[in-house]
Amino acid sequence: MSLDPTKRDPRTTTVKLYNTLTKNKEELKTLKQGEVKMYVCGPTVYNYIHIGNARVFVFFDVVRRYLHHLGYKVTYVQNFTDVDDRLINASKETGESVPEIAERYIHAYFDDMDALGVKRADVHPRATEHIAEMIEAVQTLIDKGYAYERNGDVYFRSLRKKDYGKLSHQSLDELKAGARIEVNEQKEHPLDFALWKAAKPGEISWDTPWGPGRPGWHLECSAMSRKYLGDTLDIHAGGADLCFPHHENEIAQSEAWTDQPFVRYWLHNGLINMRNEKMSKSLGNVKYVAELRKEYSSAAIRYFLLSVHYRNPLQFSEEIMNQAEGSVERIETAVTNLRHRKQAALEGAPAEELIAALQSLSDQFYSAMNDDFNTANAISVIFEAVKLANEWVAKPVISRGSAEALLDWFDTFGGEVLGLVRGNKEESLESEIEALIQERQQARKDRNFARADAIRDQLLNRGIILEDTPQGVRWKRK
RNA sequence: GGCGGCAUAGCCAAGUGGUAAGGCAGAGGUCUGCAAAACCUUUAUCCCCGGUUCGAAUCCGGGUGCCGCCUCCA
Repeated sequence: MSLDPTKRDPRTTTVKLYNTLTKNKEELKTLKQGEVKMYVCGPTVYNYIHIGNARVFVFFDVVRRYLHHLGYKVTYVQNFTDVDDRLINASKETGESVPEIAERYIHAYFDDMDALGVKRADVHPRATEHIAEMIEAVQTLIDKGYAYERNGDVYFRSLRKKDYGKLSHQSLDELKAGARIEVNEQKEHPLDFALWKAAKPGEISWDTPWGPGRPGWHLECSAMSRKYLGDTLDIHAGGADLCFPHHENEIAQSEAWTDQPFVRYWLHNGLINMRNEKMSKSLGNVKYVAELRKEYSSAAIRYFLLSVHYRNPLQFSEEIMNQAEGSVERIETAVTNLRHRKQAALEGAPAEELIAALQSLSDQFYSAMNDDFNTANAISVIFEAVKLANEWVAKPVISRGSAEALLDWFDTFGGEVLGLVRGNKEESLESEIEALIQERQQARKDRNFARADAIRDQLLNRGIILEDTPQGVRWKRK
């Protein structure tokens, strides 16, 4: 049997994903066959990123990994918003320059994301490095009659874009009715939004035909996604709270600018609640990743974020985090035990019975992921594999090929795709500890259990857990 | 006021027509010198009422509760 359970032919794999634009689960059909152009709204770097931000980055990291696993050539772009009101306010408060603040939190972002196993995007463009592109966009929109200038501000004329509201599924009339009192009297209409903002004295700014200023928030995504991915993207994603107005505005300005459809599939993840309440800075219940990393393992944080379907709200609590820690431990233990068991395995090919079982699990895993990236179900398949692995680990005799087939399965689906299983790492023990383990083995042979237990306790205090198995002693770090 | 989502065991959570995945916690058992790990067994009729159907957690209507967006927000 030459069947490899960890491979699937992308040509026969249909990925379905929920598109906010059409409110339907649709088959993924990319603009160019075999390629995916994907843009995810990145952080505004005026602070550390919180667990809600992390949900976006971790989940779409999995989407990206999965599509790559299927054989797509994925081009993944994620921006840094490194100039906006909040950065300017922070600068005024601390006296630091906007670029200094941005630089620090970009660094912190990578630190947190590396810890959570989020891969780097192919491009991480920064707003301030694409001012020219944005000025060009604004000028084109003015020329086309989609934008107007007022005292150095430039606004997008929303009513002129007849399908404005198509993403959030509100008609212009509904939006007009729901619009709150708009204080900005410069706008022709409350639904108009700023493409460009005039600089106040002392603020960071760039020169433009309509005076010194800085980009409005929505514009950067349109400009940078076009530069790196073209007029039409396959996937554009972000938190559900960005649907309106941010993404709605992006569509309006991009399509008015290029006359091309902006995005084929819009994906939005649900938000995180703290004690049934929205997590927000004004409520003072924000959990930062940097903070969480001190309390919980990175694997548990990642597991937590993937344990619920991405479009559902996610509840945060200490109890849930502790449960995640326990769940992750079960997976890690199984893989660790498997690696230990492999050492005592006999040379030989994988058992056909095992390959068939793994193939079935692979099928289930693909079904889960193909169905709108159902990571909750995919994880349940991981646990089925854990159970299978534990059964094989307990067998008196297994072949090396069988152990390797199981390990490959975990590396692929648990590691490569979900990023929950860490790769093989060669760990070694200090010779002193090695000697104690040997001494304990001898003591056990001599049935000197008092001494054996004393050594086990001693090592436990040093963070080494010993477990006796038919294949010899197995150790792991606490 | 407009738009939308959710309600499944102690906790978390899949499941969109055929008699409830998975995880955490708990209980009992097996294995072990003991322990750990593991394995086995065990814990729900799906917010309430009504309807459609041979059959509904799943569809329709009503009710109750919770949440989000409409304003910076992942």
